[in-house]
Formats: sequence, structure tokens, C-alpha cells
Amino acid sequence: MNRRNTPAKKMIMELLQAANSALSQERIEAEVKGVMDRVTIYRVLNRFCEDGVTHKILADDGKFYFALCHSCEEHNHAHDHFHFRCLGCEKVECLQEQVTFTLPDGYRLQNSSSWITGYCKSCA
Amino acid sequence: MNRRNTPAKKMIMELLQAANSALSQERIEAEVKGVMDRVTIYRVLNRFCEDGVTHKILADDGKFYFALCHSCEEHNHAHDHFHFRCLGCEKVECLQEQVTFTLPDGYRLQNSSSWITGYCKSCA
DNA sequence: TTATTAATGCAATTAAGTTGCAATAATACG
DNA sequence: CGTATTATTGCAACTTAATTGCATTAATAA
Ligand SMILES: [Mn+2]
Ligand SMILES: [Mn+2]
Ligand SMILES: [Zn+2]
Ligand SMILES: [Zn+2]
Repeated sequence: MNRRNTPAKKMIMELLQAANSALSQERIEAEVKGVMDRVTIYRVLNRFCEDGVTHKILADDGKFYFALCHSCEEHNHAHDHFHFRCLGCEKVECLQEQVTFTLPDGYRLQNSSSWITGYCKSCA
Repeated sequence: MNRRNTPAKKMIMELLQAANSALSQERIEAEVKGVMDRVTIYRVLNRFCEDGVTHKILADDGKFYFALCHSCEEHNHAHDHFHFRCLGCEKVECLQEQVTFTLPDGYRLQNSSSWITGYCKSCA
């Protein structure tokens, strides 16, 4: 299944690169208003994930946010840091701070996801 | 708006107390199969939240889980600890470990939510 | 016992995301 | 370049978790 280079794909990739933060389908749709279908955005984003170009994270608002993979390994996406979601500008950013914890004895870890909501520097 | 004591309310409260963990509507529905409507469960649970008897937390599976308030203050629900969701038995439990972090300068905190998925002692 | 109105059941709606399918358009190949 | 192949798209329909509208039922206060 060879991927093709389409306008939709390019446009969404540019948005992700420009954003420098994780974007939701909703936000992307607002940016490309009328240019492409809602479903196309979802499909392009999910293909990015399949290809290991992005990963998606479910935020504490119940929506998925898509972020470019930078220091991610093939099947081990590195987002074991806190994610901050600004209630003002709705930006989602990866914080420096790593999430650390120790599980009770006998427990096995599969995944962790930590969200902080509040107001970013510009919105506070 | 004076609350009334109904069978549905009693039954759901008993389940929450017996569970000793946070329950989803889905799980409760399975337990009370056929006794009450799906919507009634949601409404009873949400009323508990309004009354400060429970709080609800959105898990990393996109579902709400309802937990009895123990050491919660009126409008400041204390769940600043890690929540563990077992992929085997689907139980959600509050871990001892507190979530700690420092926000970048100028940021304002509103809320945080940390989830760990994996397998509990019995399921591992 | 009766009146008041909170709580319920059922159908319909919302919100975020996915899926089916026919039409469109990248790209590989002669 | 022209054509064939099939990935991608658009649109409608569907899914899942949760909420809302509304007529009916039933707690409880009088
Ligand atoms: Mn990644
Ligand atoms: Mn609470
Ligand atoms: Zn902001
Ligand atoms: Zn378990």
C-alpha cells in the first residue's frame, strides 16, 4: 500500500510542523475550513500514525490530539512526559517534566498518560 | 430541589460502596441488568456528583468513572493521585502515589489527571 | 389521602470518531 | 505521453458514550 502525496496530506503536515504542538482534528478542520472533508482529516492523521510519523493521545477533554514524532522509537512512542492543555488557547504541549511513579508490587505497566489543564503563559 | 430516596439510587450507592473502586456506567449497567434504565444510571451518578457524594473522572479509555468522595473537599475533589486501570478486570483504582510536577513559569494550574494502564496483581 | 414535583423510561439527539462505497486522482509502467 | 492500477477522497451512514425532551410514575410533604 504505497502512500501518495496529496494536497490534503501536505497541508495537514504543514500545519502540524508549524504548530509545534499537538493538534486535534477539530483545530485542523478550523484551519483548513472548506478545503477538505472532515473524514479526510481523520484519515490522513491516522495514516500518519500508522506510518510512525505522528502519534495520537487521548486528552482529558475526551478528544484525540496528534503530534509529530520526534524522539519516538518505531513502536515505542515517547510521550512519558506531562501534557499541558491550555483552557484559553486550547494548545496542547509536551512539558519537559517526565512522569514517574512506582506501581504496587505485582502490577504490570502497559501505558501511562498524564494531563495538566490550566492557562499557559500567554493566557494566564 | 429535594432529593428523593429511590431504589435506583440505593442500588447504585451500594455498588459503589461495595466496589471500593471507581465504576463506569457500563459496569454498573452490567451489574443491575434489566433493573433500571441506562439513562437512570447516568442521572443518578450525575446527581451524586452534583451533591458532592461522588466525583467523575474521564479515563484514558474515553469513559467516565465514578468514585465515592472520601477525602474530598466540597469544591476541590482530591484525586491528585495516579489512577490505575486494569486491562484485565477493568477495575479502576486510586493509587497511593501522588502526582507531582512543576509547571513552567507563568503557567496556571487548573486540574491534572494521570492514568496508568496495565494489569493488576490478580490479572498480571 | 392527596398534591406536589423529583425521578424514571423511552425515544431522540449530541459529539467525536469510524466505516462503506462509488468517484477521483496519484503514480507506475509500457 | 497515455493508460492502468489502486490509494485517496467525499458523502452518507454508522458507532459509542453520554445527554436531553417529555410524558408518566412515584417519593414525600402537607
Ligand atoms: Mn511518537
Ligand atoms: Mn471527590
Ligand atoms: Zn494558552
Ligand atoms: Zn485486574
